[in-house]
Amino acid sequence: MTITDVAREAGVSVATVSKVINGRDGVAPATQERVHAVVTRLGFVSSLGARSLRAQRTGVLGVLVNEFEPYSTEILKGAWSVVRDSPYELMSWAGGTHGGDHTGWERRSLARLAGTLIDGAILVTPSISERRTSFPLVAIDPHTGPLEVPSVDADNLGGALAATAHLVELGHRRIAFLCGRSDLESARLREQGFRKGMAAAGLEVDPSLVRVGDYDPERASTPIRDLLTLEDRPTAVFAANDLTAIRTMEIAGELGLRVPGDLSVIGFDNIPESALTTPALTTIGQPLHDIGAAAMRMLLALMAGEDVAEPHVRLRTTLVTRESTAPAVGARSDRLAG
Amino acid sequence: MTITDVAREAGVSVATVSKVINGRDGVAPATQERVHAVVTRLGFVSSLGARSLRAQRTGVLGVLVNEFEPYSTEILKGAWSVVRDSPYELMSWAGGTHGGDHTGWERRSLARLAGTLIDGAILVTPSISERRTSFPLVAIDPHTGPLEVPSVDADNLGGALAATAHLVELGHRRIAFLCGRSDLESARLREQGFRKGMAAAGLEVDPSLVRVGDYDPERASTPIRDLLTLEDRPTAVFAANDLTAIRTMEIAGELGLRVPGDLSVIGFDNIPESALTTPALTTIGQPLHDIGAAAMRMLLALMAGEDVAEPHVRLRTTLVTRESTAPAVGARSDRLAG
DNA sequence: ATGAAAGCGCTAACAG
DNA sequence: CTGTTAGCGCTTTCAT
Repeated sequence: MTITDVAREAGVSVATVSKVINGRDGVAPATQERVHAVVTRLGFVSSLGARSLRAQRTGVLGVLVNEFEPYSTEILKGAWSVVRDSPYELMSWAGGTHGGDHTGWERRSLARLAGTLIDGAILVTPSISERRTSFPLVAIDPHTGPLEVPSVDADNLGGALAATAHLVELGHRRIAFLCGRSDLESARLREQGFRKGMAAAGLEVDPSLVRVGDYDPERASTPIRDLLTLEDRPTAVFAANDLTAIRTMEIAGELGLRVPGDLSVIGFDNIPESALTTPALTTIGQPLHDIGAAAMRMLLALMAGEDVAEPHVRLRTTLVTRESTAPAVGARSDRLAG
Repeated sequence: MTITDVAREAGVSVATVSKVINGRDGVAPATQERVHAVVTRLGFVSSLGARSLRAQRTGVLGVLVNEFEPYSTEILKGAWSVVRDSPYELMSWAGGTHGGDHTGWERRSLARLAGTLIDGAILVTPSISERRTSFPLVAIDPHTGPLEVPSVDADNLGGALAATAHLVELGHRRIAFLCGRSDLESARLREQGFRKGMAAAGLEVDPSLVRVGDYDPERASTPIRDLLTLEDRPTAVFAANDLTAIRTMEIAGELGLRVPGDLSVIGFDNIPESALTTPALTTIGQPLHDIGAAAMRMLLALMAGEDVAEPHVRLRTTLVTRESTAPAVGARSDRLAG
């Protein structure tokens, strides 16, 4: 079912069909009718692949993610809520390489899709810098370092400070931190927030209590296990994202530690899943839906050729207190004594 | 950055570059080296649009949805969890037309993408029948009527029976049902389950308590409001999906009704959001992640040319009791009297 | 072992 | 107003 079929059926040339489909003028009303009728009858829809190759624009925007996991799909829903009221269509692409090395997935995905299939894109947690190009691009929670494209993120520093303060408030002193992906600015800021929060409370950070979890539950498993089997194990863990916080609770369970009785755990992100764990996870909430929506609004502005006045949008984070954090054992006396 | 750039840089023809990229043999090792080096240096990745036009296969599978909402993104995550360990890449496409009429979105999306961009697809809640074609296709929670493609769904009938029984158990007699999208088999089965459940309890279904919510919170608002402002309003509402159940709780709140004190509400799906409402929503859980995963496994089998032994997979549903349902006022005496 | 050339489905100049 | 023609970037015969 191609444009040629339609042309033959309607008794015109493919060029004429193309004009009718794309609403170009210079076609007799009668011919338009006839072609439209055939298009409808045959249910013809032009192939994105072919169209995109020839035409400059496709009317399709992309949300490019490393993987389809809770974080990125929340963003996707937010982006969709905005784009659905625009004339653009939306696709999402998971560019993470299979098992192997994830670095540069965004560049590969972009090379693959930009220019041909999509007219603009939102990059979710890109790990490497994109040169400013004419291709409309918005980054969400981007990499460390100077940024050349408009971006949206949450107040990672403030959120991490709040998380740390919450644990300190509960009387914890031996607090572990499970770092995120070192290539991401968010991970850097969350660690910085943790350290600042500890310093503000007059607490030293024990280097053995800081491990790298990479935001990834699988890669985080060993560091978590190491942390929880330490001779002098922490009474609280601040994991840089919910996925690794949840993994921490699982491993604690396997080791016979009760959360929050023996161990308090706090995460970051507030993905929907964090409310479903037992006990429900205390975490720092990022407005993921709003982040996706804000990024899409910026992208649409870019598409319209507008200059985005504020190229870097930062949204608020909030402490979401649930059940996975509790006063440290002997906390009250400690604090009174200290 | 095209294959021509690479060819020029490497001092060979585009044909040779193409062969090297695609691992075809008949290229001198030295030439391969040289081309690979240039490809890496320039970061060249072939354009999906162009490649798909010419080649028979792209190595990309698609999850085609009407919209990116909680239901479809849960499926997406499940599908991803399987495809990530396969050689295929994954894209997702939201085919819902903007505001207008949604019928036939799956056919349009398929026409747009199949054959060129993607090698196979999972259709999430397709509303119209697809003829069996050579194009690998798996449907999730499909339309009413005879099915020509492999499909995956949950035990909608059993789930609806359980939901109804739960409300009856709590002593409710005036139970309203908010129907789903009439074009979907799931909606038909859930209504059937409701009616069977009522009959089993010896309860009559009051026709004025059965309204159409279309699975859509916006379209459901008026029917819900009508239901809750009825002279003799129901003491419990069974909504055909969580999204409209949540909307029911919102509207109840606006009308000054307390849930579950004045009104019990039960949903269907157990999307993550249902645990986050206040009160948390009692619902029938579908294993959405597993459904997506099962569909992807079937699709991969199809891709491998295997005959799927069991072309229709049905997964279990479970009652998830949370806070939005409670005994009907005066229930105990009613039941004893009855 | 390599390259020239055809063509995938479509759009956009340009002729007629 | 309509059709012919030339590619978009790529893969694939088929010569060389």
